[in-house]
Amino acid sequence: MRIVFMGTPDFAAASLKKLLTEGFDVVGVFTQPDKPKGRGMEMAFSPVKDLALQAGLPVFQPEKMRDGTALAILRELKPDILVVVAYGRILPDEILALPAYGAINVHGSLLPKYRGAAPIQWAVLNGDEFTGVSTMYLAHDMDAGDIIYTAETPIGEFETSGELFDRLMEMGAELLVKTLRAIEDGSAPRTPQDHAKASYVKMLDKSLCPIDWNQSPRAVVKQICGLQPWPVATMELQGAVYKVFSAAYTDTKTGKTPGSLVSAGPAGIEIACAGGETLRITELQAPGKKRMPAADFLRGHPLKAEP
RNA sequence: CGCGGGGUAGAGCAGCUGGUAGCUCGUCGGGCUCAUAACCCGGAGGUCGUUGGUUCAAAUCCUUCCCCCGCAA
Repeated sequence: MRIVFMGTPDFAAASLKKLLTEGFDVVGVFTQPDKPKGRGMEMAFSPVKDLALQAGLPVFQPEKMRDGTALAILRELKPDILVVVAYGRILPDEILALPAYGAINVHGSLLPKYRGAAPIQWAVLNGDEFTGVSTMYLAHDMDAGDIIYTAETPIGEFETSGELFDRLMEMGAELLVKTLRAIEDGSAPRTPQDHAKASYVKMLDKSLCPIDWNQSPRAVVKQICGLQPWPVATMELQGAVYKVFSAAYTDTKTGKTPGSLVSAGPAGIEIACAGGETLRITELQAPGKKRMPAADFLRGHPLKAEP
């Protein structure tokens, strides 16, 4: 089965890598055009491009999907199926219709829950107990295609989006392999989504970062974990904005208003939350500094609890 | 050349309008205490990221390179 792979970031590269090691016949790879990135604005290849080049696969980076060039390339490649993983482009219907087996996709949630751009992070942010990955056929509407397989996994109490991302990336790659094998031998199921139960999530942005202490400690922990490794939850403390990387629960009770500094010591910086509960910040980062344990931070920045 | 912050004892910071380095914690030794992440006394530990320069004198001013971090993408 001739496969054309389309993807861009790490999440996609994991799937491509799995396809290659499992011996699938990948005949071409599409990825987003190179862009200047990072400090110094140096040109950087996408993880998928790096991998494809290493494997000696032909790489295509069309600027536009709808001007016909992409379609022409695909006609040339004659794929039997399209595997699209976090490509970052909407594919026109005529491209989806080209391969005999259509186009399939790996999505980082248990569809129809969390359609959209940041399903993994939102599962953490919302404090879900479990999440998973799904494979589906691509349809005209975003993430609305028929489901093929799903796989579940629990979310750890202090698991960050980044950690969960890494796990789901591998799960997704394995589910993709299972899906392709099933499609090849004709045993793949095809279950329409229950659109009434669908939910959509938006991309993360910095407006989500400031911690609202007027919520439960667990909600704050989920905010801290969900926003890692990007864009990272923040808190304001005596005039400066700090990134907050980890926190621990306490059994302290306080009468102070949410957001108040309750105590600061080797164990961390304790802040009042809703309902008289508190949360201890254990790792943070000051502006222009690197992240460090709260105890280290306090050595150079003595804090006194407010009366 | 996208913008900006920073590299000073094991850790975190101050010093940076130039004159041989200071604070908190840790560490080592001693003391006190029923006891303590307690307290008291004393000690060790730094080529001040790297290169070159200005100067009587540089951590402090200028320069080369390396590394870290934030923003922006």
